[in-house]
Amino acid sequence: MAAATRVIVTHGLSASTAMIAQEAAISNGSLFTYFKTKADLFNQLYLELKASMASAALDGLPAKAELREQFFHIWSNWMHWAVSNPEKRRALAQLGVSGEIPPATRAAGHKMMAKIAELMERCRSNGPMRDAPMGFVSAIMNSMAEATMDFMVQDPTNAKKHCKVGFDALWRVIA
Amino acid sequence: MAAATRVIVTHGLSASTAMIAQEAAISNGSLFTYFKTKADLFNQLYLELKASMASAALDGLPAKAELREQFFHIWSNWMHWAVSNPEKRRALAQLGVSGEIPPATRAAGHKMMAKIAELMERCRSNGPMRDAPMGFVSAIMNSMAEATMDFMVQDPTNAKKHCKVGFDALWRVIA
Amino acid sequence: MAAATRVIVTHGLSASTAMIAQEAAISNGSLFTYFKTKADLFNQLYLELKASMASAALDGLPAKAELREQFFHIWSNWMHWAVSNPEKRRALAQLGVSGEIPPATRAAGHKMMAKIAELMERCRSNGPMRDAPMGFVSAIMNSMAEATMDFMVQDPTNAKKHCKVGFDALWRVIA
Amino acid sequence: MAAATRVIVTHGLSASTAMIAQEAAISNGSLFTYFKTKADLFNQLYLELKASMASAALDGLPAKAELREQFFHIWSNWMHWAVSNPEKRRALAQLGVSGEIPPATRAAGHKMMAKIAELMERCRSNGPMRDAPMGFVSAIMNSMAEATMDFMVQDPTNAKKHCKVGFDALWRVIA
DNA sequence: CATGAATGAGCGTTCATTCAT
DNA sequence: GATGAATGAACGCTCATTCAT
Repeated sequence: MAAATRVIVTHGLSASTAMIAQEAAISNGSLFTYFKTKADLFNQLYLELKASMASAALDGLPAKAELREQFFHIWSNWMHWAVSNPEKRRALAQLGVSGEIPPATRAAGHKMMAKIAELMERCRSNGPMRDAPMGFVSAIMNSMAEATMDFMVQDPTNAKKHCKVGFDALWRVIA
Repeated sequence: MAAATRVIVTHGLSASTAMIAQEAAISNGSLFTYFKTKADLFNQLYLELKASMASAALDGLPAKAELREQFFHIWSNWMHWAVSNPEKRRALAQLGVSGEIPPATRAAGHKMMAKIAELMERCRSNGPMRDAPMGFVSAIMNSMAEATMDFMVQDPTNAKKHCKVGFDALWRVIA
Repeated sequence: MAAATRVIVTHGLSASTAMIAQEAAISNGSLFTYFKTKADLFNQLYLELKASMASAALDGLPAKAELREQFFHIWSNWMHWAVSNPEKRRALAQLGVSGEIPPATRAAGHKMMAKIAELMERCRSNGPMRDAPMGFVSAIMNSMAEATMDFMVQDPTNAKKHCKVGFDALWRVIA
Repeated sequence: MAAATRVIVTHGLSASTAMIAQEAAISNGSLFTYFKTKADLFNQLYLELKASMASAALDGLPAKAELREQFFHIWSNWMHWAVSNPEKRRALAQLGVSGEIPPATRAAGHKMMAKIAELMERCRSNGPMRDAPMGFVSAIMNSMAEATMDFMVQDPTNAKKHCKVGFDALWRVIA
């Protein structure tokens, strides 16, 4: 899966199974010992990456702190994961926008983010978007996160600043 | 190109040139009279769609109105274009996230949005993101636009409301 | 199709499409210009061979002669076709016993033999097998034909004799 | 081998060794402890099935009865075996028509039928086919047997009748 | 002897692109 | 310029067979 991650980053989702196998230093056929199909590999990888991201985001959550602080903790973890795992992040992004991941897998992926989504729900419950559909807010949060990550990666010197700017923008949107 | 748009929407970017040719009611070979390669077709299509979007957004811009009003006018046009041209929008989205469009083409695409970007720049010049890199703000605007479009398409009855909610959120972010 | 016939004879139905293409002196890919799938090629070939066989068998049928004479005429033509076209015959036999030919195609093949089957029906209508199911008699006729062909091919000097012996045996069975 | 029989019936000769191993509840690799190659398995299975068939056919042969009666006894046993062991019969048929069984194995298989062949020889020694090559008559007998079996299986209610009809037809051919 | 992961050649099929007509 | 048959490399995937454990 690490090999697949690397190959997806460099060659996109059209990377051949042969390339992935080579990167993993196994034979073409062996890949199919571990994953029934290429789609299966992508699905499992998607879930693994999503899980990695979610678990990183929730790490050390100060359960008793204020909402804003909790949310910033998650946001900060999230951004940090993205910056520390640029390949995972890019592979996950590619998988996410592709048509390769079926709704069932997406749903399973979202479940991993449930805790985060729930926190976001609470944050916006009194804010200006309290009546917008949850998916709407979620999409905006994700895309602001993506944008923030991009700029933290592009300009690592000011990463911390970008992280804060992104969060503040998000907070203005929802809370 | 209209044929390509339709085919991309239904079959993704992996649609074969043969399918596109058929949809366009021309022969396999003729497609390559107009476009040197498949990538070339995609590039030209990307630019055409981007141009269509940009020109729609700028249509009837009230040059003398207040900034916020001008910006909302553009936003509103933009959302309207997306809702009225769902195929163009989806094809453009697919092209945008794929790795098929090289930076040069992307840059050319951005140029078409220059007027809009410029307006956005003016809007944020006194706002909380006045110091953030332009690309950062741009990315956030784009992703909020995408999210807003999605919800307008999904729930057309409240399209106008979603349009406004999206804009207000964006305004909170930048201005 | 001639190439496929030859390759099937020498390598069986597991012959690769690449081999068939090579034998036909076309490229791997071109084969799929003419036949959508390997199975399609086999189906079309089956029908062509069956048609060739049926038309050969019915050639010059003396419509006004006695039943036995008409039937022998067909039988004789049939055997002659098999001996003159050993490859077609063997390919057809292989296709016939394989699971590759679906019932629909088989039915279409049988239709081509309808005239022959009808004549056989009339021959047996007063004979000892008049009450046996038609398929039963058909199967026996076919297998006796196969056996006769084999021996005509193996011992061509006495081909004519074997042809007659086979026919007489069949006549004893049904009439 | 019983597993192989079952798998061949349901999946044809292209069944994978993995499937056969699974059906036999052994590991992939163990199969090759018992059989050097897949072809070897098929050869041994062919012989085993042929032996089963031959021994069933000869069971309880009334050595002192009239020729016709002896022959009918064998025929009857043979048909009964086929009806009682449809899987064995179908697997044997598949192996027989495939190109997988080399002449040497076929010869060994025929040897098991020697006793039956010998009896048939005696039956036809004064009949109309007394001068035909032995193989010719053999082939006809086999194919009539196959046809008879098919109809006994398809229409089990009249199995006994079909058995007799088939035998009478064969007797008319050879004796 | 039993295991099952690993192998890699081979399969049927697709498709962007070419080019003779 | 338009055509569409031809191309052949590349793909995802299978499977008989091997071999370290």
